[in-house]
Amino acid sequence: MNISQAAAASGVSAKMIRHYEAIGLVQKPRRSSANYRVYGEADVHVLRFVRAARELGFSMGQIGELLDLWRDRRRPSRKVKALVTAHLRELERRIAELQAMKSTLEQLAHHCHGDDRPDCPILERLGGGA
Amino acid sequence: MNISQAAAASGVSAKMIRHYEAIGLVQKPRRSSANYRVYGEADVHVLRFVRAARELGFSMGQIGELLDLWRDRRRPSRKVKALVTAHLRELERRIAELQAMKSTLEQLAHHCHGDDRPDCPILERLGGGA
DNA sequence: CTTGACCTTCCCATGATGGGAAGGTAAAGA
DNA sequence: TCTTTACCTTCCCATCATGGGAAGGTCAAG
Repeated sequence: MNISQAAAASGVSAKMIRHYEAIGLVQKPRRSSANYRVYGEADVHVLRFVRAARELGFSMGQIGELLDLWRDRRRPSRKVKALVTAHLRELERRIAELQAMKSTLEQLAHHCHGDDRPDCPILERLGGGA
Repeated sequence: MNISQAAAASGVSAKMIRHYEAIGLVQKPRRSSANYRVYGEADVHVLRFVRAARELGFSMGQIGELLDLWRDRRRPSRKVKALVTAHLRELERRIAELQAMKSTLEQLAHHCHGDDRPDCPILERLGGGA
């Protein structure tokens, strides 16, 4: 498989496949005589793993750890769970942060007329009004 | 006021004050004879506005628009509200995205033993098991 | 006059992703 | 066989908001 075929098969763009290789997340594939990257099913499997992990919001560093655990058939599932739990805490933190912004903005927007008049509690608040 | 004093007074780092100036978000302040930036209360007020908007998650582009509206005493509050509403939609989108990740991970983590055994639904799922 | 704490500009890094240029190669049609 | 098209390679740049740090100038206090 060429890189674009591996991209199509894995759902990871060719650009990102090269990038993952550059940062050492995935192994360097062997090269054809013309220096083309050559991929097999196993490589595509790894790429799909990476994509699935990205979709769940894991960072590249965490994905590296997950890949190591995945490849290690003797891993204790405790390690996997710990990693996932840490990520969950982070997700909760970010959700709470966004929720706080949302609540504040909803309050302010609720009290803004939204018509031709210039007065608006949103600007007043941003301008130090609270 | 020097830049570090303006930074302390506004809560925006000196580094970011220079950056905001470079991207045209805030006006260039006048310079002292030694080429030092000199700030007044009005500048600090603007910087505080920017900081407050950042804390509510607005992008720099949106903050530029908000600043324009803030400075325009004839603005229709409709424009402010529209901008805020658009940002709220974006916040909701991001929250939903993170919530989806969180739910999935919670499900998976719930079914992972988290002990010395190697089998783990999290890795199975990432590895294409679903 | 020295020292320490400022200031200036400039470059680099983050994290994940994409755009695009310049140059080489493979496969299909004429 | 030649040409075209579609792909490959590496390399640089951009995003967005933020910070680190170097090299060199300036100010205030001891």
